[in-house]
Amino acid sequence: MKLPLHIKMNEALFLRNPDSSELGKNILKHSVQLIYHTGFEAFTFKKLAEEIGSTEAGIYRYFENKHKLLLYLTAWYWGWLEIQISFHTNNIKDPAVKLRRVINLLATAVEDDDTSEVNESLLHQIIISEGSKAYLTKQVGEDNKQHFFKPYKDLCAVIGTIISECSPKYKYPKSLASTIIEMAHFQNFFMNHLPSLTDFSKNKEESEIISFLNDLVFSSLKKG
Amino acid sequence: MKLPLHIKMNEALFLRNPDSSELGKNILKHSVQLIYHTGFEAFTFKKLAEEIGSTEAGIYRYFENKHKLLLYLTAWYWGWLEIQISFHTNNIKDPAVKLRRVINLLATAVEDDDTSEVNESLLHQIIISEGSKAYLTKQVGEDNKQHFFKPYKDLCAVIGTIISECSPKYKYPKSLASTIIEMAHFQNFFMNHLPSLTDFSKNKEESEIISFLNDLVFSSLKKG
DNA sequence: TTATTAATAATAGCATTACTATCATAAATA
DNA sequence: TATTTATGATAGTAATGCTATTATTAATAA
Repeated sequence: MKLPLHIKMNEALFLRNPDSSELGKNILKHSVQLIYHTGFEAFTFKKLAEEIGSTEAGIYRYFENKHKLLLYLTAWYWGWLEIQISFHTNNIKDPAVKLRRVINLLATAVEDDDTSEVNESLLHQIIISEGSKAYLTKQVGEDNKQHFFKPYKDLCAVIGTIISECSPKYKYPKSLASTIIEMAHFQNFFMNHLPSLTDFSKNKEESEIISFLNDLVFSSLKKG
Repeated sequence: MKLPLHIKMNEALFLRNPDSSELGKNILKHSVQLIYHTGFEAFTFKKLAEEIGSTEAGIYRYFENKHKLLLYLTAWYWGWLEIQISFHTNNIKDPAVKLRRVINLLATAVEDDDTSEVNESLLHQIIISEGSKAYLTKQVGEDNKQHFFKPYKDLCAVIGTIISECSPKYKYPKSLASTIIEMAHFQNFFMNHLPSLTDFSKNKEESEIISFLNDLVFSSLKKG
């Protein structure tokens, strides 16, 4: 399923728009692959340039540093995910059904549609392993002032709204929303790397994470 | 309240035991302060050495690199927290009361008791901002093989057991345990830096996080 | 006591990282 | 045709992440 896909990015995230040139698109494409393979700590612009067949200085014309690039990729992902969600819940009336659908989208490994230069399924893995490093820094405040986390907040607001539709009296819609977003990823990471922190040990099925999250969310909402 | 405090550390975390010398203790003490102030990314052994009045090479005799030092500090914290928990829930019969106590300890800023060279309240802040970077790496697998995450897993197991005592039929005790541990920290971070991801915006009170976590946990357990 | 070991400080050095700057060339546009 | 614009090629610099060597001092053993 393809969507008319163009995510409007915050211009302060880049020096030159990576969407506007071949080199820029290559930077996006190969950075996803390289971060996926090496991890964000070992990822450098030099290695990326070698991968692309360009130069370090070339990459720096697009992104100030690798942190900005990570912010770009995560912002792109949250924007993309919000579109997915609005598409997949568009015609649904029942907010509880909507919410289940959202949990599914959050916790399911995306298949890659080829509508952009970004490999969404690799990017999903990057979000799981590296996503929180985008905000767990000393510069959160400044980055936030520049609205770099807006797509994440918007997504959280959308999910919070659905939660409130399900259960208007529930007191923590936004915290519950950020909890299921984070836990969709962390439980996945734990399942694959530190399985004793979860109850999904053997089979490594995303469906179990989904069941856990559904149980968590709908017991919270049933009472209120 | 002081506890007979000596946390047994995994010997593979260090080259020389930092607990065995003045320099070692200084490394622990000042690394907590410096990581707290500069953030883990900008933290270097050079800066730490300057802070202590020792040399870079001197630090390297104790810790292979800053990642190992972070692993040491996080492991120490989880070990310390498990002791706090076992002390504060020791005489309690009712597992639900126990669980509330645990949530309080997880989400409450610790006051520093001076039983060790580590400032626990700063360390608590470090765990909030930097803790997940200890495992969100490409080397999780190897680090896990060397049992560097054992204190975290043990804590999670303890909490999981209390959850199961509350509600023997509940299917996800360990995932719920890791969820409340992570969310005690993430919701705190969000509250302070990205408040729109939470429902605690204005007052910045830990008590609200505690209420949220209690609600989350006990609605999940009520049903089963 | 002296001899020996162990821990540290002082210093140097090296490969990599994280950039910035300059210049030449090719492609796109005016 | 002239000129702007993007890229490639190359250099260079300060900081980081280490390792190695030597001298000095403190603790311990003979």
